[in-house]
Amino acid sequence: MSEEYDVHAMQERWLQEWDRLRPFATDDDGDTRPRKYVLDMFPYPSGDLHMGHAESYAYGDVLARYWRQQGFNVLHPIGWDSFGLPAENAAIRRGVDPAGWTNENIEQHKRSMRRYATAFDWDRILHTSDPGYYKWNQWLFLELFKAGLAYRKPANVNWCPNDQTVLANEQVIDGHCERCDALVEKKQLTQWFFKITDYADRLLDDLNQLEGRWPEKVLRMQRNWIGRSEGADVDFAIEGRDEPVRVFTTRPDTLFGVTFMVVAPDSDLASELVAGADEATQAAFAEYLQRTQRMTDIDRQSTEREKTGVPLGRDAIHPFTGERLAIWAADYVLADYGHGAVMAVPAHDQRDLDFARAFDLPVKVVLDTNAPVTGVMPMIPIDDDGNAIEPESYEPVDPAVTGEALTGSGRMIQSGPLDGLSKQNAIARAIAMLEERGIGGAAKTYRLRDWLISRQRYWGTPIPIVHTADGEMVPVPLEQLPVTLPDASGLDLKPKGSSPLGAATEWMQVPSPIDGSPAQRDPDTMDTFVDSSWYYLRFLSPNDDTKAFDPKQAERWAPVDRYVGGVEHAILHLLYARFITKVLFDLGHVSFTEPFESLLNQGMVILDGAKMSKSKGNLVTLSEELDRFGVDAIRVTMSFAGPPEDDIDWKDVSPAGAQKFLARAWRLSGEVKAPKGADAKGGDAALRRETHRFWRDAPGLIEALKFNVVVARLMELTNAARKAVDGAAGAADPAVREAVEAIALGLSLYAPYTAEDMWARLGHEPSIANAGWRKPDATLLVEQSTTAIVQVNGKVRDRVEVPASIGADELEALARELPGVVRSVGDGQIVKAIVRAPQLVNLVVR
RNA sequence: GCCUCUGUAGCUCAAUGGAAGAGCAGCUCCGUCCUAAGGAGAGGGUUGGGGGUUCGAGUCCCUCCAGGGGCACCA
Repeated sequence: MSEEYDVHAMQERWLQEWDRLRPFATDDDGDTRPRKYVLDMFPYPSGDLHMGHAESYAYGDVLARYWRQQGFNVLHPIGWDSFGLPAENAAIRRGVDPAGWTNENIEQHKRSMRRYATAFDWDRILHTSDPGYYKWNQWLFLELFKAGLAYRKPANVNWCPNDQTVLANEQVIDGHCERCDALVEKKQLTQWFFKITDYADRLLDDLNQLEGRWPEKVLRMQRNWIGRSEGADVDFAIEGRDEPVRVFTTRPDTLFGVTFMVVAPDSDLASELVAGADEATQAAFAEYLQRTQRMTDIDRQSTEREKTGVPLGRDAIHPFTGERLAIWAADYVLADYGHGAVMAVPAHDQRDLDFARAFDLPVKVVLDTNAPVTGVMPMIPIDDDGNAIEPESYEPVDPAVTGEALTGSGRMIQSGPLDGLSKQNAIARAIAMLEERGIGGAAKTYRLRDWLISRQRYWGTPIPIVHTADGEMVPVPLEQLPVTLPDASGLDLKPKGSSPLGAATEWMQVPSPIDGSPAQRDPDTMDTFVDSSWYYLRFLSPNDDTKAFDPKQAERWAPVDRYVGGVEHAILHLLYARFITKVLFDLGHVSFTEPFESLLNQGMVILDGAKMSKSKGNLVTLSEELDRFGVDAIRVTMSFAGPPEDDIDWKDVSPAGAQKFLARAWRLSGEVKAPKGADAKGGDAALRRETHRFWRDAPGLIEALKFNVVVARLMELTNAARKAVDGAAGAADPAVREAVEAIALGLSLYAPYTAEDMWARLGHEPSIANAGWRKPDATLLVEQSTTAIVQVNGKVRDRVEVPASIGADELEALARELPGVVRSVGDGQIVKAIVRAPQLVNLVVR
């Protein structure tokens, strides 16, 4: 037999066939099959596909092809997230048109994806820089604007000095720009925001619905990011000021331990409070404020740093004791969290204690953490005889001396009405007291800030707002959308701190939609994360130019059943998409509140333990691997490397091994002698059992995302089929055909070319992608007899072949007679027998 | 520092509390003028360490060790 497994020839042949057959076009409305929406995160089209894409698309494809084989109508679309900086930077560096550059890259991507045999519906592609797409992005903006969820305000924002544009909080990683790693600065600018904080509670609480279907890690990251904390607001009267100052605290129980107050130096409040102070105080404050503003967030947030601050020369009044509390400004208090001011309880908060010790401020202990706490929620600690335990009976500790704040629980002391209460009870009591007096109450606050969506760059969706001469902001009417980008050719795209669109004078001037008077466009473009926050809906009717998406189609297909992509989007994209989905729900456009039912985060492809990067020179180039081993071997290698969420070290895997396996499987398809449709009954029983075990187990394994285990099972089945062909059964045994067809159908998820070719060699019509998986024959799966193991004191001493239906008593009697058992029991007494028929007997001997 | 997840053969992973297994790699043999493809076979384990619960622990509990991830002046 001179036949050779030539994957490249197969690729040539079947790629053309598939172009003709279009096996992955999604069927139309009349289709009554159950539906699945499998979505891969759409890529940014810069350069060609790389190893990471290959991994991610291999997994998405396994799922899409699996559901198709299970008889589902599968929607598996692809598009491009094609706005953003790389196109703009290429334009600046090489003078090319961003649109042309982007389109060329998209074409390259498309060719590569087709070659990679991804099962996408090629009639549904989209890209976000297409006016037909961003028109609806503008519609979305206006929906939020009209709902009061999009607004403009001056704010102290993150500024990337390299990209010369603002960044959302989510795009700042450890104080650096997520894109270019430059140190992020703070700048006071007027910007557009989406009011995501209005949705903080829902974004947090709805994560519970996703439990078990999203990776635990992502849920945790989102919870951290939203960062809800519950406590109380407290108003402190200020000497010589009408308005009180409100603070947020998670520890209202320690209210009587407040010994001073701290406000953020960069808050308006600080400047106002210091205004009446003497000259020296004002000068010191001014100097301190300047120092704070020069600092980056990363310096400011370092926990290692010594505490710094200046007094403001003003006092607050303790609402319950009437004590005077000095007010300080210190940079460990942040202007944009809570109310930008804290009540300092140095005895029970480490940060406050560090500050108090640095400036020799008083420390007052109000919660005795040494007090023994007995029973459930004790009001007063008691000893075994029911007598109250006096404070003298245990050692007092002074945080001012030890430098360690007392953060544990215990019972309240020196706290007037709270004395004797446990921490939990004191929190509740303190909140009640605040409410009675009308000076505060229970409150929540969040780490999440509003989403800054305007960008001072060219290659993005123009914000569809017109500014009239008298400063009004008017939405561009729907029928005038899209507001298309002006031609880039006349514009200087170099980052300079203001949007390049501002220089497109003709484009900027528009008549006001209200009265036609001269007005100006908004020169900013949108964060590209707006584009990707709803694209999953656009796929449902990508070519509809009358609406963003069709609610009927959304009803049919959405939400996405399985979303596949990298964990780097754990917060940004996924949080924004969840937010926008909830907004669309509230506005009546969709009937669900979560966009992605379940999420698969694939790991990274690394090399020798390190992230691959061009600069490190440890790059594995996808196209070279594909040329060497073929598409199928690379896809199998990716799938077989381990669980999809783990990283793949290319050093540890063997595309050559995958290729060998595929060749072995493929050769079998040429050796099968039994005719197509032959009844496998009466064929080799052992092989048939193996085949039907595969059909029994494979669906559960795929749905549990254990793609690698399924590949291992296909390898086993291939080995079993080979044995049968070479052994007693022979190539003419119909069980061999049954097994080889199972291998081909199993491989159709992983190795589309090889599987299609095997299918043809087995005499079937293309495409195997729609051939359908088989059901296991239950009668082949039940074992007639089984080997029971017999243990003595938990150690295996003998084994015996028994009918699968054997009863417990019979098995025990049999077990007691076995020679290995008799020998091992010896003179001992059998005191107990544990019988799990038909597999096991354990005799306990003393 | 705090919170989490994971430690099973050289590698990647399996094993409703009931016999520690598979695939790959490696090794030996067959085959071949040579090389490779191909075929056959055997080996490989303190389930990270220690303690506990149990008739029985890779699996449950405690503790230590190692690695990964997240958070880290958020009041």
